[in-house]
Amino acid sequence: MIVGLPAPYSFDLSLERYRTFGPDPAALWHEGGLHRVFRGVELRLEAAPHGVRVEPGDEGPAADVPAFLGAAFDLEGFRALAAHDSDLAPIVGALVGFRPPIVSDPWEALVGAITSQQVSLQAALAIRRRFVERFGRRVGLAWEFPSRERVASVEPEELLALGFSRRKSLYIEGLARSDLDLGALAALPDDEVKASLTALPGIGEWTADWFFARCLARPDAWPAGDLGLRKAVGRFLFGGRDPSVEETRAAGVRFSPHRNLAAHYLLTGMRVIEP
DNA sequence: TACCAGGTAAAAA
DNA sequence: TTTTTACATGGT
Repeated sequence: MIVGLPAPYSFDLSLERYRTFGPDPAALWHEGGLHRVFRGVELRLEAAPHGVRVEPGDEGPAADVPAFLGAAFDLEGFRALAAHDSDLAPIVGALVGFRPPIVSDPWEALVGAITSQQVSLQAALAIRRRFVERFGRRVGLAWEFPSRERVASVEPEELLALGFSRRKSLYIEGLARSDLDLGALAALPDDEVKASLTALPGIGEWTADWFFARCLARPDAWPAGDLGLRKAVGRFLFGGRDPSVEETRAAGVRFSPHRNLAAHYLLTGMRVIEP
């Protein structure tokens, strides 16, 4: 089956992060397509006219694909805003059809964010690989991300052995064993989501902000504390000088109400656009 | 070798 | 209350 997306749409640009950062067993690039497990079934996504081809196209698992592909984003509205912004316009012009992918599963999104705290993306991915292949389940070429239930029965020492810090091992165990209904967060307003998440050990403002941006696809999320976003804002908006967190926060105001897409375009521009 | 990298919370001041 | 420090790994 084909998942249609509004034009312009670029499959290669949209899923660029899964090629650039090296093999991720839970989102595996293979021979021009992306293999990922949805509801226990491996699907292959590949470019198709006006959208993305999904095989096998059974209705159940494939129903989650539009959300993964960021179908909820108002790309048209963002492009209209960016067209009148001298800093954003060239980035959007270079990334025509980019629509950020979304990790809809809140458990996977939060564990992924904790994994990425403080360390380089390369180091985080290496640890993530070991974690997925240790506690996940192989389905075809790809791996299903380890379930919350499985991880809840793991000892923190087993996570430590995979390369997580002692602290992060406790954070992940705490999250797995907490009684917070992660699936219910999507229906709550921002302040309640943030309060629920930051009440958990190991989830601070940065992690909550990326949860808004990459999991809930909240249109105006803007992780001003993120080092990568700060460097991107430094390059594209501050002429090469890295801004402070507060300067980064202030710089995002003019992109409202599309700050999430602005952040994604800036970050992808850092990787894709030649200096 | 030492230092930095998509932070966080606990200790110290 | 604000500032400093420890943390595990991968790359340079």
